[in-house]
Amino acid sequence: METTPARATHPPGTCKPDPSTHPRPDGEDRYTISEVVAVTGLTAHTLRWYERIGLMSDVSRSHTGQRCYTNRDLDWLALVAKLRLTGMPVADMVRYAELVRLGEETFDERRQLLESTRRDVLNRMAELQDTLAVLDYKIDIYAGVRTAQERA
Amino acid sequence: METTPARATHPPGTCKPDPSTHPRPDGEDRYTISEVVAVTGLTAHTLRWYERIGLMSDVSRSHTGQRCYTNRDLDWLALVAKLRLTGMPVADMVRYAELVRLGEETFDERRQLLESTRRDVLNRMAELQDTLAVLDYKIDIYAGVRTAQERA
DNA sequence: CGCTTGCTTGGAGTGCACTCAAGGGTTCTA
DNA sequence: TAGAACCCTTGAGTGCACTCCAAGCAAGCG
Repeated sequence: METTPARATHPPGTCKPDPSTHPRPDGEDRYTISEVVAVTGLTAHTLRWYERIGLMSDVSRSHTGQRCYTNRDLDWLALVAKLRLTGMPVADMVRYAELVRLGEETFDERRQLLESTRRDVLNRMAELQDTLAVLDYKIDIYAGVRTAQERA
Repeated sequence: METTPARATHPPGTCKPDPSTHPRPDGEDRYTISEVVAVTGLTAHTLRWYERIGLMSDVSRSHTGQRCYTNRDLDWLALVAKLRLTGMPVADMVRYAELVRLGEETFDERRQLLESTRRDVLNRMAELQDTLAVLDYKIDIYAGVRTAQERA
């Protein structure tokens, strides 16, 4: 299986010269796709797909054509993961990635995008708070029924 | 369009004898599908689909075969809406609906299901809180850049 | 040398949650 | 009596976010 979070072996010269112990030892380190899988929990399929759709730009390659992810890439993936769980559509994240590629000109648009996402997050949290109240109400009812049954 | 939240006219004898002003006037009231659309924001398609997959059970019909939703149905749909925004899969909600149909025997299982959902909600809220921190961090950076530009 | 492991590609397939189309029925209004 | 406004059904289609497949290359090992 490709999704196995394996300890990848590192043939010298392919991608990673330093077989470090922890993810992200820092410096100018490079990761194979399987290491990124292990760190992020994404599948290799998904990582390649992210690249194809423009959500990961410019992943560098080893001399044999294999992907070499950097710490910057991992940072980006971490941000993407956060944005994902706000429910932001992938297309919007691609747009954001595009803005990043376009450079400083787009700082304002990026900030607006993040602020709108921030509002979404707050809304969603409020909705969840509401839902929590409903759940607690229902759970209380069921718990009450059970204790009533136990008393009987 | 079918999704229009229209003031439906009520042919006498079809479904609803009392053309009330507000949604859910209470009592033993009956709603046409288009009224339920107006109240819930779901489409008629979705309502029929919910029924087909077993998420809405036993929606009664008028003598012409048209669906008559009751206040109980609206309550159920409100709960479903809440559960939906916890991210609970439809299949799980169908399971819950099934448990409700099975009667009192299933109180315990229902409570467990709701408690597990409650845990999911708390997790999700924590994740969102995390994400909010990241967003604020990034927004601050962009805001900082802008004010720096303004000073220049 | 052949085998295994891990990586590459483009394109096709999957699962979920709807969403719509086609064809038809009933009832009210003009 | 015609048309509008509703409603019904089955079955197919859509969009999103992956997910997988088949074929093939490169490196290391016995």
